[in-house]
Amino acid sequence: MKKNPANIKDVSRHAGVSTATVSRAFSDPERLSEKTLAKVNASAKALNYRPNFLAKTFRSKRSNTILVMVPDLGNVFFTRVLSGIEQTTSEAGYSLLVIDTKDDLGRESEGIGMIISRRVDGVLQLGKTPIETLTSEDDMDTIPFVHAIEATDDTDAPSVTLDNVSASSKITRHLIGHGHQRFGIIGGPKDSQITRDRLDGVLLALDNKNIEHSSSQTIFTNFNMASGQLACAKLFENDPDLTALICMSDDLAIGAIKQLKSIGKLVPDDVSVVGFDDVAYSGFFDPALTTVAQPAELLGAEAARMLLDKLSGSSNQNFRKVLQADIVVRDSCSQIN
Amino acid sequence: MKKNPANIKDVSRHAGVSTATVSRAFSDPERLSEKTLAKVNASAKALNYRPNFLAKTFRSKRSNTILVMVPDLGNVFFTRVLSGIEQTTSEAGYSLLVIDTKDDLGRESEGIGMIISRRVDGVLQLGKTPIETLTSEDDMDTIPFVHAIEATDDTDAPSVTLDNVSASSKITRHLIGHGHQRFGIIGGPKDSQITRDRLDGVLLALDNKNIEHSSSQTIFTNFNMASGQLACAKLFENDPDLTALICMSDDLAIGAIKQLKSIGKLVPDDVSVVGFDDVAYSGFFDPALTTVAQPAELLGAEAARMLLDKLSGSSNQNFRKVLQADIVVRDSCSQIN
DNA sequence: TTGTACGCGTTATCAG
DNA sequence: CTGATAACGCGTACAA
Repeated sequence: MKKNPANIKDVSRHAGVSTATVSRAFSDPERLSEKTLAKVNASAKALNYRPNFLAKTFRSKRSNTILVMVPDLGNVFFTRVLSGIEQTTSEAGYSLLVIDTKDDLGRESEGIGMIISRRVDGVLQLGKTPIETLTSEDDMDTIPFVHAIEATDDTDAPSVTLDNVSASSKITRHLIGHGHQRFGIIGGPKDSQITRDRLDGVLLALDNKNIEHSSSQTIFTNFNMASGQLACAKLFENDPDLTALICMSDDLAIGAIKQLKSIGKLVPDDVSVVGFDDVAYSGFFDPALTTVAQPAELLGAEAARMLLDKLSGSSNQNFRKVLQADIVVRDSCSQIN
Repeated sequence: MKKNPANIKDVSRHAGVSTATVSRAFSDPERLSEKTLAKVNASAKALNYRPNFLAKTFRSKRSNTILVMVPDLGNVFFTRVLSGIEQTTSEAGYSLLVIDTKDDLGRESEGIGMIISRRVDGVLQLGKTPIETLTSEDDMDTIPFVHAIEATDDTDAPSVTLDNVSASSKITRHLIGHGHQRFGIIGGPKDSQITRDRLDGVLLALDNKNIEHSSSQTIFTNFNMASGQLACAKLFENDPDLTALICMSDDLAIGAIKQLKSIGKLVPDDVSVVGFDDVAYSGFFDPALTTVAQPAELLGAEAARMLLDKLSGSSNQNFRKVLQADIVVRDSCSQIN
């Protein structure tokens, strides 16, 4: 025997005013006399009234909800970004609808379906698929969309990304500064914009110092530890004399170091290793990892902010925001003799 | 100049049928003649019609949405659980509203507010606060609620938890089997049910073999690496002759090992260390960590399944489901001489 | 400052 | 099998 939550009419009756007045008491309190406002509030409290969000949303065609498409909820980096998003959107009164796309087009399309069926106010894409490929309709440019993390260069959507090129140049120069001349590279998937950018950055720094690098000294794989271990093995088969290893994620680096240890190489004495991300574990790993600190939460927050701005109409420019990353120097690199 | 999405009336006009028929075409296709069904579908496609979820939800008072309260979106374990939840709920056609409570009562209460304002169909609590303390109203037992991970023993809510007592007994016995007699314990927060249960498990196993343990050999702290490091330092100040360390999370263990290394102790030769969670990094850590594998995704999936069952009315029992955990043996423990 | 009355898009009820 | 119509709870002209 559960009774329904009180609705606006119940309150209006209880307070002896019209429903319109009750409505205004919540949406535009200023416009009521103090007296009636107090009356309404009292009644509302007495009846434990909470405006029916569903009805409001239905009426106003705005759900105050943002859809976040996350490629992998099991991946720390993405959830750090998600955390940043949650913080800024919740402050602005928006709720988060979260789907785990697994980078699967089918699931992403379902997500896009929600835009219209659930009247989601905006979309934050953390995966790589550009919105253009997800929706053929012309309403594409009508739905506020921000691409975070991995926007491809040729998408029109506003985006927030890391300056991967300069970050990887920077850490490469760090290694060069230690005297290294013979580099191995373990990259992410070849078709990932992130991988491409980071590779560009490394190559740029290398070229700049006329350091040679052959394509057999680079391996593309997936962003996880097991892959890093495997890739490292291959790399040292190809060229046993590598002295520096640039890994495009900390996970990759951690896997690689495991492999190095298993073939008797000392890190950093025999080979220096760097990563990307500054995962929480990096500092506690042995050796502590020198890496690029990705401002994941900030990235999420910025993306959310950008979307919020679009929603409030204060900016309808399609910005691309590029965040800089710092390198954090720990113990996985040493001077070459 | 954007036109509104087509609505049910547009379709009904286009197809030359009533709105009711269009509605049925989507909700109960069986009951239409093949011919009309085809006609409606054609019109729907032509107009790119998608039922307005908001209206449906409003009309039916059910949002097909589940609220998940996560204590910390930045914590891998919780997001693994979240991932498990997402998988099973999305299959069932539910969406996820996610809030990051930071274990803060204020934010949790806001969440509870959504139950009524957003007509959320059910709530999954991953944090420790029991629903009872969040809502004083009598509608408490009317809203489907499942407590995951850290249900306190005295809550009435249905819950899914790990059998922390037996898991920690098991790993303690593993250590005892290696001949250890002198144990240090690094626990989580003292007021956490998880900590209590795991402590009970350890003590149980110890008592069983008449192994002595003093309270100065236990330290309570927070579940992170830095705390583990600190706690380990204190523990060895109290008793330098500890040969085994039981840490109630892998993070704690990783921090502790860092400390051990820094004071010149070898792991596992001088002291054996075990953790809890089986974080992805555990296997790649040096030494690879012997630990209790928490079935995080499964835990999420089970909790979601339980909630779904309540929602569909197929079970209104308040079950408490307890999952067993396996220990995974790696290289951080050794036989004592 | 406040009230009246209509409509948002859908589903359920009741006829036909 | 299908159609007409009344809700659902709220915001918002428009009027008073």
